[in-house]
Parts: sequence; structure tokens; C-alpha cells
Amino acid sequence: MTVTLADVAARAQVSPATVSRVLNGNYPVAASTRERVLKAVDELDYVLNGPASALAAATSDLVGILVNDIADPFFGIMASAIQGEIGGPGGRAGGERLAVVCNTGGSPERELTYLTLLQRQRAAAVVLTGGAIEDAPHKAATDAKLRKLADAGTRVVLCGRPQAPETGAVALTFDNRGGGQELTEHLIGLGHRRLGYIAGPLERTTTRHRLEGHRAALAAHGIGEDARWTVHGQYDRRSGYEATLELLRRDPTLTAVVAANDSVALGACAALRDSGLRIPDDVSVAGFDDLPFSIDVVPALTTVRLPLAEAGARAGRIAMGREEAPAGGIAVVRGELMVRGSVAGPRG
Amino acid sequence: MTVTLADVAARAQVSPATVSRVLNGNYPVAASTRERVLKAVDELDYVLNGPASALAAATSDLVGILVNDIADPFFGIMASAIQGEIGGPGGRAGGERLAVVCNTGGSPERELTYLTLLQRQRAAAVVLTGGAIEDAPHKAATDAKLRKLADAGTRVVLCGRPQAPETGAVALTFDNRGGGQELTEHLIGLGHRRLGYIAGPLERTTTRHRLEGHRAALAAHGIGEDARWTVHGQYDRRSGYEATLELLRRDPTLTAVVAANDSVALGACAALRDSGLRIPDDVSVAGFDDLPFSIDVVPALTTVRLPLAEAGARAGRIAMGREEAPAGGIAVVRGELMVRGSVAGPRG
DNA sequence: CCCTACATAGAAAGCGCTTGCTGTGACGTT
DNA sequence: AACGTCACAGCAAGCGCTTTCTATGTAGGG
Repeated sequence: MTVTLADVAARAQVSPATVSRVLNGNYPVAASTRERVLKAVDELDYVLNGPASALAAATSDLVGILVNDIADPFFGIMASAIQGEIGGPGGRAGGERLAVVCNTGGSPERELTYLTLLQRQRAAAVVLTGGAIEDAPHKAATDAKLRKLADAGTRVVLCGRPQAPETGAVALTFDNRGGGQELTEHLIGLGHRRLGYIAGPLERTTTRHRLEGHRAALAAHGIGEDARWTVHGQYDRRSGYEATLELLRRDPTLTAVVAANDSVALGACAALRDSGLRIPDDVSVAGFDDLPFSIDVVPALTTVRLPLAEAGARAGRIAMGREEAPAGGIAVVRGELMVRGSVAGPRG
Repeated sequence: MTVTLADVAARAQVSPATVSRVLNGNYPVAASTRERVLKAVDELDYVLNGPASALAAATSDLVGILVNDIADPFFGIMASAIQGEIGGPGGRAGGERLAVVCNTGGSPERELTYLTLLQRQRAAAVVLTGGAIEDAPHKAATDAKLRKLADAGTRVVLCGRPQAPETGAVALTFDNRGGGQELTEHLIGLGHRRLGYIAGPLERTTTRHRLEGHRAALAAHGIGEDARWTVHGQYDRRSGYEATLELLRRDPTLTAVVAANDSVALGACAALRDSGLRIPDDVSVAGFDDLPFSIDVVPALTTVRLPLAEAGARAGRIAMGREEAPAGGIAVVRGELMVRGSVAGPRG
């Protein structure tokens, strides 16, 4: 039914071994023979059996990219950059690798299961993107899995995720804390003293780090914390909308709202507008990430730009062994404050 | 080194066959035996060798999702929905399948190569999303590949892509033409007579269909075409920005700009604003797709909502054989006009 | 002109798993 | 009491490829 290596061999009048060598090109084969084989491959429309070759060679060309939410451009952009370097077909990489992105949906179980599936497929490399879950048992399980993958020869790279010591994984972490701090300092510098903060889900490292940065800035300027000023939610627009209404309810005198990311900030803007407040005249709004749309909303969003594409590309190269891992297995990627129209000094 | 089925069998004092059956669960195994095996699996931390089992069983649990641009939410949303139904780990599907999304970047070659790679992996199903390329040779090559995949037992589903007759693929196509027409009719109904159109890349079916709908609406109302009113570009913001400036240069009296999609519309808005024109007072702007951010820009974008998530979910179910394919192998998914603030009657 | 060296090609042993077919006791039947 | 039935478990034959080792023909070297 399906064409196999043996069929090609028969047609080209050579042994299967020779065909395999022509296809893999890591063994001398006479030019004339190679040509004959290639011709047979073409005529028979032969397609290598991936599983069989992976089994025999004990390696596969699969590279896994784990993302928390593929519908979120934050991950889309990173995934795109990673995949661009992995080569996938057409990449300058040459060796054809199948870069696949796996959507965990932020669920620890799915993350673990995907990791197992990838391990099962003997993936050549795995890149995990975005914040990690801070649940201890889950972290232990994930780390153990990463360790096992690394031991089995799979290259593991963390992109935009904190380092996981002892796992053998290379980490490119974002300086969420520093970025958050810089952003809030900017607001404080403009005179804001009552700042609401819309944080992401509690158990994510990203959430915690950004919030810590925010608080560090407040503390540095002697601004006392008010528990009412922080609300947790998801990393999406709707959550930002609702959280903002809640914030306004708790303290209508806030002069600025800092959001955990740009999508949340968008929701915040909508909520403020719907509440009859002008941005930035009545309330300033800031986001995080600097996703493409952030410059297009009106007023344009003040935010912290994360070099998503650059970091992703680097992670991809490291995963392919095409770039050396940073010293100590970790590199911190800094964000850049983008000051735009959504922020101004407090009214009055 | 690595633990194999045989190791588990030895430890559980059974034959490899039994272990395999316990793991696959499609053959009666005594409860006590099963338990013993499971215990051994656990103790040994055994992970099935994917390639080996795929080879032996002649099937794999890989499902490929091809997207044109993973950084674009349009695809991210569909991919997310598809993956949700594929099950991936954690999905209600049960059978654990590895849903992988492959980013073609809109390149015909990459699309083809990914298809080959998927074929090589003996993928269980493949879902192709978004517009197809209209280049004849490429279409022929793709169709042939799809046909081959289908013949090999891979379920092929097209989501948001025109039908590919003779390939055995099921298609869920978006009614881009109808949506485009409805949108433009709405503008005409408001009194617009001079409408600029920013189309997508020439060779995409999506581009052509939307444009055809637009023109059909113009024709239906006796509005003559003016070649100056159509500009082609990419499906991104920047392209929209530049195209709008070009449009304005060609005819400053336009009262409306219809964009190929929401991202382009965003760029158009920015260009208009930068040109000192108010939206919708001076110029109305409309998009297509209704991506999440479209409701957040100011003014909110009038656009055609495509049920991306619903269509994706359905495509996923069909790919999994969990929902019957539509009669004739094709279903047309209609868009819905969303009238919002970015459109008003022409000034004066 | 014989011998060593090299360049190729083939033979064959797996890689780790699935599965059709073949036992083998324990039961239920007549 | 002899025998057909089940319910399980094991045997063993691959699945299609890679790769080590070996064979062969040819080209130099002495």
C-alpha cells in the first residue's frame, strides 16, 4: 500500500541501506547512485516514515513550544519568533525540524501532560514560554519532568519564565520586577500618589514579580500600601474591565491604574470611559508588554516593552544549539518603558 | 538506560504484550494484573516510546493545525478553539492527542513542507486554517498532498478556507464575500458614495472574496468603480497605515475606508488621525473579523464578526471524528455585521 | 605485479512496541 | 465425567528505518 524504503531501494536497484544514506546524507554515496535513488524517490513519491526513523535513530525532529494561551498575542509573537529560528520548514536552519506549539491554557495538568507527550515523542528540544505556576507540588513535578527531558538529551529552554535550577534548563527570564518598578516610578514621578493595581492570577510568577516591582516603587517613595488598591484577575480585557470598576468602587479618588498587561489595560480604559472618566485627564492608565495594538488605542498606552520577538528568537537558537547558552544558564531580559498618551500628571 | 516496556514487564512479572494491553486498554486484562503492571510503570517511571508505538500501530496521535501567522490573533483564536476540541491533554476527548500548531508564515513552501512533515509523522488529522494561496501550481501541489493525506487515513479539515474539491477534505468556509458585501452595503446605506478599500495580499482567497463582496455592493448600487480606490497590502496594521495615506493622496474626498481586516483598519484609523481627520465625522472606517481589540479602540470598530472560536471548535470536532462532517463536505459559516462607532453618514 | 588503502555498497541486527494467534486453567453443560 | 466455553496471558512476527560491520572493486605504493 504505502511506499517504503525497500520499494525505493528495489526500484533504484540498491540496498535499503543505501537509500537511507542518500536520504540522510551523512555517509559517502557515489553521485550516480545518489541520483538513481533520488529519481526513484521522486517517481514513487516516497515519504519517509517518521516514527520508524525516529525509532531506529533514537531521535526525532520534533521541537515543542509550550504556551499558556495561544490566542494571546503575547505568546503568539514569542511562538512565532521561536519557530522562525527552529527552522521548521523553510527556516535557515536546514535540518528540517517540526516546531509545534502546544497550548496549555495555563493549566498545570495540561502543561505536564504535554511535557510527557513531548518526552514520549523524544522531542529534540522544548521551549517553555511565559510565567510559571507557583504551586509547589506542581512546580516540583514540572521540574522533575524537565530534568528528565534534559537527561534524555532534549534541550530545554525557558523563555520569559524564571530559572528552574537543577533542571538543566537554560532560562531567558524577563525582568518583570524591574519593569514594573520603573513603570510605577514614572507614575509617581508625575505626582500620582493613589494608584490602583490590577494584577494577574495569583499563582503566576509573572503576576507576582510585576506586583513586587510596583510595590517596591511605592515603598521607595514612602507611599503606604492600601489593600483596596490591588485587585487580582485574569490576563484579559474583560478581567481588566471588571477589576477597574471594582477599584473605582473601592476608591473613587484613584488617579492612576496600573494593569498587569496591555489587554487588561485595555479593559481598564473601557471601564473608565464607561464610568465617565477621561484618560489621562482624570485617570492615567498603564499596561505591560507593549503588544502591537497598544500604540493604536486612544490615547496610546504607556507600557513596558518586552522584546518578545527577540527573546523568542534567541530561545529558538539556543534550543537548536545554534547559539551558546548564557553563562550560568540564565540571562535576564530587560523591558523598556514606553511613555505614551495614556499617562499624565494627576488632575488638579 | 531508558526504561522500556520489557523492563516494566519483567518487574511486573508479565509479558510485554500484557503491559502493552494494560497501557492501551483495549483488551481484557485481569484487575490484579493490571494493578501490578500499573505499579511497575509507576515505580519505574516508564514513559511510552511514541515513535515505536506509532510504528507498530501504524498510527500516531499527532494532529496538525496549520496557520498563516501565529502572531495574529485571528489564527490564535482559531487554533486555540481547534486545540480545545482536539483534546490535547486535558481535553474532554480522552484519547490523548498531541495537537500541534504549525506556522506557515503564509509561505506556500512552508505550507507544503509542513504537510509533508505531518504526513511523515502519520498525523491522525490535519486542520488548515485561513485563506489559501491562489497560485495555480501551488494549489495543485497542496491539493495533491491533501489528497494523499486523506488517502492515508489522515482526516483533513479546512477551517476558514475555501473548499478543495477532489481532495477528500471537509471544509468550513467563511462567507467572506457575503460579509464584505453586507458591510459595504451598510456604508452605502448611510450615504457613502466614495469608498476606499484596503485589500489584503493579492494572491489570497480571503482577499479576493472580501473584495468581490465589496464590489458587488458597489455594483448593486450603481456606484462606478474607481481604480484609485483600491490599494493592496498585507494583513497588518502598518500596511493599513500606509495604504490609507496612499488612498488619501489619490483621492482626498473619500468619506469611508473599508479595510481587509481589523488590524488593517487600526492602521487606517491611525493614519487618518495623523492626517487630521476625525473618525467617523470626516471619514468612516470599517474592518473585518471582529477581533477582541476591535471593540476597545476609540471609536469602536464597525466590522464583520466571524465566529472564529465556534468554527475552530467545530473543525476540531470534525477532525476528531466527534462530529459528523457537513453534507457535501462543506459548510458555509456566515459573518455578522457589527455596527459600532467608527462608521457614520458622510459629512455634510 | 602483489599488497595495502580507500571508497562504496550490502547484509543483518536491532530500535521498542502492537497484535494475531496460540495456549491454559477455571467454569458451566449435558 | 467428559467436553465445549470463556477469560486471560504469552509467543512471536513484524512495523520501516538506521547503522555497524563486512565485502568488493579500484587505486596507489613498493
